[in-house]
Amino acid sequence: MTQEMTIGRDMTIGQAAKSSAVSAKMIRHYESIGLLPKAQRTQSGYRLYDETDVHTLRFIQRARSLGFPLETIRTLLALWRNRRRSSAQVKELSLRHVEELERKITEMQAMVRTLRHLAHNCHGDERPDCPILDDLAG
Amino acid sequence: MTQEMTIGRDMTIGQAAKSSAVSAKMIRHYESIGLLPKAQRTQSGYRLYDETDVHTLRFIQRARSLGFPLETIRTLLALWRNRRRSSAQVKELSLRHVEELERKITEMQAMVRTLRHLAHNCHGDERPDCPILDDLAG
DNA sequence: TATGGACCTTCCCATCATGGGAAGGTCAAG
DNA sequence: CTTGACCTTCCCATGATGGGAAGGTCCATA
Repeated sequence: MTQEMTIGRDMTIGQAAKSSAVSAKMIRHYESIGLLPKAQRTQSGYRLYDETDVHTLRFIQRARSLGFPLETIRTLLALWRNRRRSSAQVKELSLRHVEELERKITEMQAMVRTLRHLAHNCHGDERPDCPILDDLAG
Repeated sequence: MTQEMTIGRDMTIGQAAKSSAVSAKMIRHYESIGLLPKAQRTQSGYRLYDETDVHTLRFIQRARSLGFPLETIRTLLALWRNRRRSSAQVKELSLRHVEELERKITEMQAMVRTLRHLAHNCHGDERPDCPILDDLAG
């Protein structure tokens, strides 16, 4: 590559993707929705990333792995960068997310309970009689 | 058998929606993807539904409320209509769905555990120090 | 120096289930 | 005949992600 691309720790999107465990596709997407600042470009148009960018990408990756939606991550990133943030705000966001997760968990557990119960009463043989279908049919 | 069984009380899509708890929008969608047969039409083009259609809609609604994806519901409907089905097939589908639900539940529970732990160690006051952000930042 | 392959670019489309809304037609009651 | 509630089709949006096409760039090697 040209010199400008080997100066310092700049790397291409593919290298940033490997370093952050965020796909190149997603990195471009995050930039397009303003979650990431617009990347530097080489003269030929290739995006360039430095260690700071990769740090941000890892932050996003970790937040995603905890289930935070991108809009919440946008706020978390702003708080992260804001030295005058209050930890109360971060905690508040996190606990609201936990509540949402628990709501979904409870919902799915109810489904599992019902289905396990129905399946338990289903012979599961070659005959057509089936309490599961009976339930669905009302 | 009798004519009376096929000359039922036809209703418009709005009435079928109310009777089945499936929105008119979704009824049209289900028809468009072939989950429902094409509805009868009045001369002016209005869709018409009878009790059999509503029964099918309620089946779909109930299956959705148990989290089954539409493609699985397509299969469930075929089994429901097939008098020579084996209950084993229905049970199999159901238990595979249960496994998928439990996989997601487990995943979300891990998120909750991590987040609760981090939040527990976060003061949640006006100061900026925050273990949650520290974790996200790696 | 030419070529090939690995990388990059943008753009469009698909997923999954659902809803919003526009533009326009139909129907029944007043 | 008007009005309002209902219906039609069509397009777009959600949220996070991926696939893939068409075409440009970079660099090592023959």
